[in-house]
Amino acid sequence: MTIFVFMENNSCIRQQADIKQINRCKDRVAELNGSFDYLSNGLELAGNNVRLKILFLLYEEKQLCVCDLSDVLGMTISAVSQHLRKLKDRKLIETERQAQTIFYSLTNEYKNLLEPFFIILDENKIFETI
Amino acid sequence: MTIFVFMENNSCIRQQADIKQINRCKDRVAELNGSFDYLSNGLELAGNNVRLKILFLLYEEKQLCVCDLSDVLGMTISAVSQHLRKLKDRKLIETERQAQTIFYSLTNEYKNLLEPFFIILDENKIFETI
DNA sequence: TGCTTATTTAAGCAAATGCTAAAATACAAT
DNA sequence: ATTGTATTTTAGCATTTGCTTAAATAAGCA
Repeated sequence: MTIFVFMENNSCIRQQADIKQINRCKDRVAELNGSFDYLSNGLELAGNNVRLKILFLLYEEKQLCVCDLSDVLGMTISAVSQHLRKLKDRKLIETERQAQTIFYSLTNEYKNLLEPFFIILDENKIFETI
Repeated sequence: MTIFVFMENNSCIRQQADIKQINRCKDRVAELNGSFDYLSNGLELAGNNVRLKILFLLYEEKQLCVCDLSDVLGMTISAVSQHLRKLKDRKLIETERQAQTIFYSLTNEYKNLLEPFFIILDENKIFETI
């Protein structure tokens, strides 16, 4: 004889679960849902080895073209171009054409947001602080 | 008759390329290579919608178990557990067993590193500042 | 010793990612 | 107009990711 017929199948209420806490968390997640999507999407973009290098190099050099980055990273222009597109679509970087060459640079917003990470990177402190 | 026999095939030297700049960049990337790997790996972990929520909830609630998170996020325990494992392997979070329940919490290092993002998230300013 | 509770792990699979190679686009210069 | 330079885009493919389902592990309790 089934008793809890309408219990959700993903609901794992352990005996000493803090129901208030769980509901508070649920509310919080619902409230900030859009922000989670937006931020995780941005972090995911920076969370790729190649793209992080691109962002860092643009931070240090102000502007570079696909061609430069291809050379520096030892990757095909096509591969780099596809990474740049993702970063541009998401407005982490922007472009400025100078004759035939298209220069990429960090947008101000992301320069500020990523600066703390780049400072750590620059000081090579990653292995000590994290 | 081939002239530049030993030119690397991924080398795109545009006519007005700044060779000094490119070499400076190459040196920089070589110098910080390990840090790029480490940081991008960390950002990648935080750059997943579900994991970012987990990290944020642990930041706000101090500690939660798989079961709580499963309930809050509306996901199977197994799925959440697999995310927790990735975060733990990379030392973003740590565990403490209390009887049958295993509580997860942020490590101090990552609490500090992620705090700026969580403050932005909390203030729901993502859409204004980024 | 079983039985329940809490959690992890393994196998399998659909979807997403990042690359290569080739074709397409865009501007400049002759 | 045609050629060269700089770059993007497309198609295809191997690898990785994140989930589901089912089996395994671990601790508390009768």
